[in-house]
Amino acid sequence: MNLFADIRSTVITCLEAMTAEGILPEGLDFANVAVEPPRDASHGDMATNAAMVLAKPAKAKPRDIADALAAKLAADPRIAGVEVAGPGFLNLRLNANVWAGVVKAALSDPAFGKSTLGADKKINVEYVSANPTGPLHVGHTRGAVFGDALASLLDYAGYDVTREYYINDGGAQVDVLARSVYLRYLEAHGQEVTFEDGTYPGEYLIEAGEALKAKVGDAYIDKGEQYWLEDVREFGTDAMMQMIRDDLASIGVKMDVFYSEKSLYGTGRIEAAIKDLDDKGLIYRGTLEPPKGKLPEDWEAREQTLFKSTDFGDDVDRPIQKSDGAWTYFAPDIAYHFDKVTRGFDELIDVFGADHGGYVKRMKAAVAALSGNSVPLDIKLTQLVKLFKNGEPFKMSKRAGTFIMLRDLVEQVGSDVTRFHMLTRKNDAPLDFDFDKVTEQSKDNPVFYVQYASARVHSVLRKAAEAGIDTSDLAAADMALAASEAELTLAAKIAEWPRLVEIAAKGHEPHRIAFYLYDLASEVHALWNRGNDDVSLRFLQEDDVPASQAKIALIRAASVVISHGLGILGVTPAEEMR
RNA sequence: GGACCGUUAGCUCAGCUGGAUAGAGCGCUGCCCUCCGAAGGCAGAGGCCAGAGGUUCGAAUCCUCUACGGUCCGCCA
Repeated sequence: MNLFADIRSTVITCLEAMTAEGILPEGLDFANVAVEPPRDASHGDMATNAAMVLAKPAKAKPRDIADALAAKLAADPRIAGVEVAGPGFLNLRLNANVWAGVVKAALSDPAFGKSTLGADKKINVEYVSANPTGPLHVGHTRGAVFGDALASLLDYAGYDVTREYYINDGGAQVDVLARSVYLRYLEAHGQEVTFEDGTYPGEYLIEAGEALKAKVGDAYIDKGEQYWLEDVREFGTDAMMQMIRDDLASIGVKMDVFYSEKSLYGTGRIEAAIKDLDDKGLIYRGTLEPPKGKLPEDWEAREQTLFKSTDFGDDVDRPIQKSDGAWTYFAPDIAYHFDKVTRGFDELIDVFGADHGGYVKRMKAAVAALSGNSVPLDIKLTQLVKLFKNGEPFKMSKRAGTFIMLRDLVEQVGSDVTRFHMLTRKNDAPLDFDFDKVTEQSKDNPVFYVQYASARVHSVLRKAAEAGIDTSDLAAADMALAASEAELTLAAKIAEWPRLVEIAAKGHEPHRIAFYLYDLASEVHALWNRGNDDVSLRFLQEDDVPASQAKIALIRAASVVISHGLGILGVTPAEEMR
């Protein structure tokens, strides 16, 4: 149940009646009529802009429409009062029993907050997609957490979600990986090796080298690349992907599909995708203009095969074949997205690091061309994570061995803290991550603050049990016994949850969930604190079981919503603090 | 030279896609906490929403230009 949507449809019904009565002209568009929580509590529980939006097309004064609409709305049993305010806003006050209904719904309806917005549409969320050449580091972590929370959010909002990882196992970097594994293999056989430029010196390959030795013995020693490269490439890629899967699992990310770039080669899939574009007249041979400004030193004009991405908003056409006829990386990317389209997804989302910002336009152009503009592609960029220790910037250096890996984060601060904190910022804003502050148990730490609210509610439930108060059917409580202004404020915040889910899902912005949870937790704490001064606001009322049950029902509803929200973020709700 | 992202309180950031007097935390100032729910609570000060134009009943939000910061810029993956 979405209270705001319910009231909005009531407003629309009233407007339609006004049209029928001739108060409003025929054919008005009500799409922009909104029912929202007011910014200022003194403006009541909800506000609608209907009169102002419609004044111009209806050629009427906002006040006149507002007065007529107010009279109709006042007849609704849920609405306790209607006022015309400001330039023509209608402020609505709701009956207390409406809030009681919200609390009961949150307690008894497991789908409270879930939405049908997605209408079961198939949506593909591609994220992480790190090269299979090593373990995941901090930068990947943000993309992993963001993409995963976004996928969960869309699932909650009624989409049929597929979580997908694209394995870049088709390019030169996996050859580099193979040679590096080979060196570790020689090392495992007791040879002295040196890691020159163009190889990966990371120690994480030692294990792979030993595993290779265990598998093939000395078969590859003193042999040329042609004997072992292909096999070691596959062996190394598999080992790295296993490592990456373990990393992802440690932070609660589980993909539905791992899609191999290599599987596109030699199978005609790239050719098929390019042919689709060619059939649409979007492929041609040509020469690109040199880039403006600083000219690369070895620049020279060359004819190559180009995709006419400028037809779809890109700045220049993009090469899909090198001058020697080999595919550029862009060609398999096109084929991969073509495959997503042909698999029947209604919408696509790619989550990239900010350094890939330059590829957004060409990918969108490709998907628009391949799908005939029928499949929207949204690309979300995650900005850098700036690490701190004790407030001091922490510089990462591969050479000094201070490069922070995902597993370091999980070991030091845990999955829950990492995930929540990474979602306390918009994806396109840089994020500060302080190892010490994120684990601090204080009000200043949003992770702790939200968890503490959840724990407090469970603490009350435990105390209620000790006092012999039955809390097995809180939805049946008489909510009139928890209807003070302070208590209704919390109920109103709970009522915003379903609406917030839809806003966050529409915008592909999971951080809104984290901010909402903070606000909701804040209301829980505020109510708790008021119990210090005002005994009537305490959750456990001595010798008054029905009142206790009503008050517990209220905060229990809040904790249920916190659980739902944390679930979307992939964070385990706390039942007690330690 | 160009593209993309950003610019909101001293600091770190929200701002529900165009609504009412722009919010939160930290920091700051003041008050409260011997006990029954203080790993604190309440209140206050603090803003030309980077700047300038434009769109309209109405702009932090949309458009144009400018300034500053970040990312990126022919076959690299």
